[in-house]
Amino acid sequence: MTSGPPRPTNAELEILTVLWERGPSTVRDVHDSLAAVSGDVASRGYTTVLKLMQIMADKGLLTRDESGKAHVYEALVTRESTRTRLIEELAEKAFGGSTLGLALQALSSRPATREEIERVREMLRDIEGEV
Amino acid sequence: MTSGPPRPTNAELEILTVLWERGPSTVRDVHDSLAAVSGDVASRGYTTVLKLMQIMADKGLLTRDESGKAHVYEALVTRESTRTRLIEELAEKAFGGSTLGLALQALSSRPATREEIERVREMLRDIEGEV
DNA sequence: TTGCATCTACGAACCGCTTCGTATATACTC
DNA sequence: GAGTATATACGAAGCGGTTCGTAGATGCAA
Repeated sequence: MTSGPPRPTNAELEILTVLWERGPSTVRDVHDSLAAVSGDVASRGYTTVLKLMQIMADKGLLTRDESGKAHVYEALVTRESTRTRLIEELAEKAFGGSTLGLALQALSSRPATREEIERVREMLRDIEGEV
Repeated sequence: MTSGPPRPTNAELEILTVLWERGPSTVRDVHDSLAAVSGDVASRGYTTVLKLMQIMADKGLLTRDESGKAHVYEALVTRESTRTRLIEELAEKAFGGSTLGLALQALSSRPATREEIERVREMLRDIEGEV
């Protein structure tokens, strides 16, 4: 019955991305980072970010250190596990559960450079070693 | 500014999947297919499916033939284009826009068989020919 | 024609996600 | 202490997606 941490929503994913890159941060830090990256246009209000992060803490996506005046939040889920989760979800919804099918489509649906193709080959060799 | 057809929501994607597999269908057909696949548990009501398909027609995801009593709906978007669109959206949200990164993660986040790996290699050769 | 089955149409409610206004606490400075 | 800046907390509203109740149209059979 291992339900695990809930799947992050879009806004939550943006916040997680900031925390993954910055490490433990205050709401102010996250808010400013989001505003910077979106070029100030359509950026969220401070209390919006605060509320989202509080909800995320309730959900188990973040922890927070309340020792200082400004609470410091940290991601409880890793980037890898979240990416895997999202991929599996999309595979389930649109590829009949096949992550391989998803990977093939992702590879074929875009122009690729020789260098990128070589990277995929390397990855295949790594995977092959584990089979 | 090519906005194209809107991204399908979850419920819409389920309906599209039925239409992709069955071809042009009535609301009754789609509803029954959905009920069958979900084993009757948690299946949608008839009017719910109807409303969804009406909305989808308004959005440009479906067309409908109103000549008979029961309207016949058909998907206006292809499975391929929809899959590509969803992949690009996920890549944008969670992989910094890199569909290659998404593909690599999809490949590495699951056990793969030698046969599957070989399929990916073939795909890479095809892609390489186009570069 | 009457009654029944099946269809479309429409509006409202609900729910989760998101946003914001506002109240309140706390620290710092003059 | 008064004033200012910045923090958390909370409630409510907005919105899109989804669901359903119900009304009204249409076809068919007795």
